[in-house]
Amino acid sequence: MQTRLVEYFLALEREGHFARAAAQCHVSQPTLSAGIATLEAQLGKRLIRRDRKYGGLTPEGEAILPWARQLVAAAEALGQAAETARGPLKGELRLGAIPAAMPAIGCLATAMLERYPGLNISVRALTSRQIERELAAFELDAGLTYLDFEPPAHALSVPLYAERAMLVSAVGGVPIPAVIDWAHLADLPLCLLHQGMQNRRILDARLAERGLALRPLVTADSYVALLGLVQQGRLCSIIPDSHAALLDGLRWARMAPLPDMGEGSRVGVIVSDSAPMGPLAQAVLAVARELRLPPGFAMI
Amino acid sequence: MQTRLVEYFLALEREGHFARAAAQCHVSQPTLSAGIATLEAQLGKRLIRRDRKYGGLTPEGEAILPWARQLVAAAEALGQAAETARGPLKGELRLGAIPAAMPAIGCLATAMLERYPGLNISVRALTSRQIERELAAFELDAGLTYLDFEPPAHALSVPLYAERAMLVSAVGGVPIPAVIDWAHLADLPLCLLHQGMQNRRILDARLAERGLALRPLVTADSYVALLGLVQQGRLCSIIPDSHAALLDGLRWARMAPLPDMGEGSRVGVIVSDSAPMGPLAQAVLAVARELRLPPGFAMI
DNA sequence: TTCCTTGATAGCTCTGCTCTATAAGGACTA
DNA sequence: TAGTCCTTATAGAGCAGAGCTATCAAGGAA
Repeated sequence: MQTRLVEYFLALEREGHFARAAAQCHVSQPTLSAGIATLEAQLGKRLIRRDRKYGGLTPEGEAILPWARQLVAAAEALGQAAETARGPLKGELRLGAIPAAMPAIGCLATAMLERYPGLNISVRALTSRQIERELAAFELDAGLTYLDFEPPAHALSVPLYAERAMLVSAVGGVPIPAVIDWAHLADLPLCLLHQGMQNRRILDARLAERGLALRPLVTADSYVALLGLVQQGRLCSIIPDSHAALLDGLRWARMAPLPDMGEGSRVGVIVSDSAPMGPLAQAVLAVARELRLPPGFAMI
Repeated sequence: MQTRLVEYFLALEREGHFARAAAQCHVSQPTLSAGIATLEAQLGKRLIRRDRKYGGLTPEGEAILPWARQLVAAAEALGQAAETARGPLKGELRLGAIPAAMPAIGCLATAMLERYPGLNISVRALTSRQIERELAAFELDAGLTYLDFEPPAHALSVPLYAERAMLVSAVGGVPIPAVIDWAHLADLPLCLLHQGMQNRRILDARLAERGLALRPLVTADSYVALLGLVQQGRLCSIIPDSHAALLDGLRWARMAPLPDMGEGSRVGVIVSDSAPMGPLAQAVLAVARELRLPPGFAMI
């Protein structure tokens, strides 16, 4: 069994296209074609449906997919483990983070770089579900996400901070009451994340517990968009305090913490719990455990 | 990365001898030597200490060992998954069982054979620790062991039956009291398993809770040896009721159940919990869940 | 029809895994 | 000390197969 051929298979599954998959593997298209054919011959089953065009995986292809991923991940980890048995960590660390946790990724990545100078880090913004899926598919080494809402299975975690929601408005714009009451929120002209997004779902769930529902005038898919809206002065918004920390000292913005919403917004690092743990995952967990976040992040 | 080379490495680690490892891999000794050299070159590290003789693994070799095992296991599972995506399960199912559970292995193996006629089954008697270790090293597909005493981590289990201890004696030999009291046991001329063996440890622990200690006249390492001793008439012994069921109808033996020792002697099937689960492990769990043991095994 | 996209095929090169045969370093024995 | 055995490394030949470029075949779109 050649790991290379399995990589071809995985690339083809990702790309759904022979030529593009070949490019991703840095080989020619005929080489990838032949590789897939060889793999199919070795396993004695057709893995890819195709007649003039890529047509998805066969049931057999679907069946071996998780094992193919594990095989390639193990091969990569084997190389990592050999390289780093002694001496510094090297290679690429693939991090995924939910948008709400993006401000904290800076601390984590910086700490990793400081501790392991040989490292390259790649950060991607993902939904919590994507993080879970890619961790399981070994396409991510660690994730930064909520630990308590829909927590992923088969994962080890280290909590980093507790997120609190902040009400933010523009100076001279929508006035923010001195003491914010839950009932107040429904009356404010709000812009929020789209309903499908996890941060919004959490906020809605919290309010639903109190029999309230928000009806934002505008919804968007990023905090930057929300801040842009707030800056105009007609709307206010609710954003995580981690983002608020980024805006510290901003002239045009005013913000105030929402009343405590109780437990359950812990944000932390998670890695896949598949035994044995790779050196990268171990390193991330170790660094996360010692990480001291700057003021602005509520400690746990 | 060639799976073959990693298999050479694992074989060498098992055998501690180049020529024997080569034989186990069905290749010549120089081939295995060259294979190890190639692997070391590819990883850029020396994996095996050697100067004229095999001298164990280097730290780097130790570091990659778990990943090497995972790699080979994934490769094998990939083949399995492809072969059995549809159609019957094939190949070798490697089962391990503690001696006390050996009588039940017959039911499990038979049920597996009935359900999956293409299967070959290999059964080995192991200690509970060996089962745990070999499951983690992917050298065993499933184990039959105690679920409650020192339960292995990273394992999924299906309970099969609850074990009870039986006092056994020869007809005309040591008389067995009609009602067995705990205190009686210490006075009987007993032969038992060695102190290190898990079944014995459990029995001792149970008695220690009641402030009692057994002082057997003879200790042995197998139930067959114990039965041979009991048959002579001078001694009696304590064996699991699962073994007693095997002796059902035996002319020379008499047996009586010990007073209930409470919970905690559940015996069941365990498989490694590493995601994703192999088709063999899935099949064993499924069969174990539906398995109906014959009378003589206490249901749970 | 003609063109374009997409995957398969042909023919070649070249790496590298495999074998047999043999060398070389230690350990043990006479 | 010389001989013998055991163990691993080396050398050279053979061959499988993974890679490339160039080209073909089958659909779909203009």
